[in-house]
Amino acid sequence: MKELLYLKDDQLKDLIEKLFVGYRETFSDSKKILDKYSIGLAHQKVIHLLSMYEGISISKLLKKLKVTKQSLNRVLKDLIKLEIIVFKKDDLDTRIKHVYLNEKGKKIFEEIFLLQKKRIYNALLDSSSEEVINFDKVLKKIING
Amino acid sequence: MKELLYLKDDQLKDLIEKLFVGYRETFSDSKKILDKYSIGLAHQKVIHLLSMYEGISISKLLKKLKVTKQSLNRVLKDLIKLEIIVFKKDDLDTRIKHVYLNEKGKKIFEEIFLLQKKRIYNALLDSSSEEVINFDKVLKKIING
DNA sequence: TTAATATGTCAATATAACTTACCTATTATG
DNA sequence: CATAATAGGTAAGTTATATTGACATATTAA
Repeated sequence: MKELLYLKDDQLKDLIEKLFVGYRETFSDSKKILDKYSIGLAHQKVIHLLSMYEGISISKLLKKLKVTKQSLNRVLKDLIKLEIIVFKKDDLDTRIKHVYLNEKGKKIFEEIFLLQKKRIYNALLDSSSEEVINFDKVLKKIING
Repeated sequence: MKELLYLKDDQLKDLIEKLFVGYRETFSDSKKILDKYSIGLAHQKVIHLLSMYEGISISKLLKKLKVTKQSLNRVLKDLIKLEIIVFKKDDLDTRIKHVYLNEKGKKIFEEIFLLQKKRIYNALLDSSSEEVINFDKVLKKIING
């Protein structure tokens, strides 16, 4: 945008609203499945991260989620009750706990993800690869800003 | 993306995580100002919409926020106590209430927005106008999907 | 030996939302 | 005109998610 003299507030406001709506819709499409297993948005996010980062440690989960460990622990306890996660101590540093989805957990994730990804999938399918690359680029810049 | 054979789940997962992080960071940058006025994220969202859609009706606010009116009313009552919003009945249909930020409200919004927009502003400034246009395009498709 | 790290837990509180139910005005429609 | 639909409000209770602060244990690093 260097070639533009200035960015108008209206455009920024509009993008901020869209970021909110895009997030909200993307994370509500799978609500029916979450209800089926009596879990919520917080659980969905943890399951999502566990599927992306298999064996992630508790502290790394906390950093990604930006919540307190008390908050994360509530969610993890629910997932243990649901019998969908397992822990494994680190071989070298036994303080560290690695968290994994077990087979049941992976199946539940797929159920959730099947609904959740549709929205993104269709949007990308309807876009050129350049548009997708640029979308990703700008989103990255927003995150790292 | 029609030219690609398929979209990989890993890419979709990554985008979903980024959408979450982008939203969260964008709506947490202004936390200090919100604390100053003892309000929260819900209030910020309402103030944001009021600044975008001056005189928006209650029902349209509800549709944009996708919350119940009980939930919205709690927020509006806080904003009334803060003395930053005013209502005006519709001239033709007096059932309809239009909501506005008053001068104090507009100033508080600007305080919030000044912090909040930095992240987006810098990201866009660091991007080409084409990248920005494509970002907006794909985000729109995600929303309307 | 001591400090730092990784994790867990108790208790209390806050925020934002929900459900269910019922209410008043006002406007639209048969 | 009678009735239905719409716009908005409210009360009570509940749930989901998160917080703060304090404290505890085990392990590793300095």
